[in-house]
Amino acid sequence: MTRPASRHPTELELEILKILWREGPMPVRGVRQALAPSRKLAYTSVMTVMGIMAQKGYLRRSKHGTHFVYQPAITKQSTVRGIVRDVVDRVFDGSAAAAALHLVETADLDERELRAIRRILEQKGEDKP
Amino acid sequence: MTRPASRHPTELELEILKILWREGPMPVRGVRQALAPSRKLAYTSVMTVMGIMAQKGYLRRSKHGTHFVYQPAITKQSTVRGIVRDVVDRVFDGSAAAAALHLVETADLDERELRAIRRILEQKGEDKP
DNA sequence: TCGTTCCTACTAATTTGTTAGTAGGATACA
DNA sequence: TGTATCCTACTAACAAATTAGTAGGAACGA
Repeated sequence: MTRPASRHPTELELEILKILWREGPMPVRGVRQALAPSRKLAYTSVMTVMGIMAQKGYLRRSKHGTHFVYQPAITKQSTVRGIVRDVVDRVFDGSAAAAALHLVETADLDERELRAIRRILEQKGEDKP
Repeated sequence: MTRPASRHPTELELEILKILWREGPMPVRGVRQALAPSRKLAYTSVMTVMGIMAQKGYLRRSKHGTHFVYQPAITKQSTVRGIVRDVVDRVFDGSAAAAALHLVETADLDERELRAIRRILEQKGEDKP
């Protein structure tokens, strides 16, 4: 009857997760600083969001002296996979092939990138002859 | 200071757009029927959403006798491109190549799909030797 | 013509997501 | 020891998103 919670981290939540994946466990202050170049938020705003993320199970936190240190409770791999699968389902009716095609057709890829993708395709082809 | 509107059609809005892209202009009743197998909504709920979509510029509507007929005002191409670009930016830091790699690595593609992607890659390679 | 049906417009309830303020405890330094 | 600083917890505000109800008009059939 009402609005369901997002199945994946929201935009700001993903920003915060990326910071913690990249730079390791950190207190709110550190996350706020890392966020600052692209997004100037009040300290309490960042704290609120990170508190919600801990509730949702995205983060774990432990007391260090006077303040909390936060760390990711979910992996980058599983998170990215979840988000991508969701888009593939919603936009490409579940066809990962259609999504991949769209990307290589639309994107402006250079030679090095094209080779990397071909290499993976070869491996995939060998897996199941 | 507050939550900004989504830059792309929301989940339900995308469902509705996909129906109209696939089946052509339609009144609310038709959209509701097409939606029904996966999502049972009150007539007024569908109407509310489609009214909002018209306000947002996603749909156009014209009076046919007593009721309105709705049609997409944005193309499938541009919509899909926008959604995909957004995910590529947010999740893969703007690298379409990383996104494509992720897809072919993660997805379970069959021989036919692999060939289709290789073919596109060949064409891409030829474009810029 | 009168009731039933169907459609629209308007209103509303409720949760999520985003941003921030206030109160109060702990800490550190002069 | 007192005062300024820093951190947390709690509260709040508000738009967006989702779902639906009510009122009222048009139309159609008996």
